[in-house]
Amino acid sequence: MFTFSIPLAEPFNFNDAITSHGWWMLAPNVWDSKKARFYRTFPTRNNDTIVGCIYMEASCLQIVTEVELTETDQDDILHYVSWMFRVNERFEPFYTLCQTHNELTDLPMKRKGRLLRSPTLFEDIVKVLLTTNTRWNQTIQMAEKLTYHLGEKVHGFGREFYSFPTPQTILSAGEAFLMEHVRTGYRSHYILDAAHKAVNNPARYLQPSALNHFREIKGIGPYAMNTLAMIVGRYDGLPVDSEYKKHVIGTYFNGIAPSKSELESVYDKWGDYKYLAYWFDHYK
DNA sequence: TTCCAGGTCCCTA
DNA sequence: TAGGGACATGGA
Repeated sequence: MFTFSIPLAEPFNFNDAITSHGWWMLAPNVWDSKKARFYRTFPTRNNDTIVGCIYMEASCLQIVTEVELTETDQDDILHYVSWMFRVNERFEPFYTLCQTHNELTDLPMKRKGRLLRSPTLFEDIVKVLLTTNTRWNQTIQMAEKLTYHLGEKVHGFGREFYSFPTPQTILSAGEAFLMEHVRTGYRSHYILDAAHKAVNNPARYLQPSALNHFREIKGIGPYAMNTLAMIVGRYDGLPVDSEYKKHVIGTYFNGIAPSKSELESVYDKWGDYKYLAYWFDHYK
């Protein structure tokens, strides 16, 4: 076993950082809640796949692998894990707003607010596409099939894992394969468009700073766009979907549908943190 | 069977 | 610019 760690300037609750968002349920993520261990695969630069086990100890994120890593691969995994857990993100401004409004005050108290993300933006773009116009259980199934059929199988920590497929692999598989085996339906075309853009212009589509270009990917509409904005740490937009509407109409409008602008202005007072306010208002 | 889900695209008028 | 049908899939 090989262990390395990430010191945390701002400690947080590990369990909450994983489970505040449903991403932990999507392959290749594996969460052992009893042991408080998070497992998943990471790509290496020579196209290998590494299984990492992550847990928190002594104000550090600890990362364990069963194989020895090159310094470069270790640096890459440190970078991936820091990104996934938003280690360098500061939540103080949001916490201050919670105190000012005297709402969601358990968030600053428990150091909550982190929403888990994937090691790569490509994985998150695909996963957001998998959440559109379907039920959550089906999203889970599609992610499972995507990694099973197109990921690389690797053994670690007493079980089998699959990597999240690269854009190249998805492109090679093609639309018919996605339809038949991954059961992504009409989304297959969108996933391929994302893969195509990732391969041909990574600088334009795979950087957090490229947020404005995500909308050019087929299948990324307003809901998906604001979800991806959340992924890169911008919380000023809302993921207005059936779930949002159900929550807001039920909670703030006595079950009677208001106008579109009323529906979308419920969280205005949260300014740059509307997404987090909605999210934790809904899933508290 | 029919409906619809943590939507988006695209064609009309 | 807004409205509405089509789209793959699978569970209720």
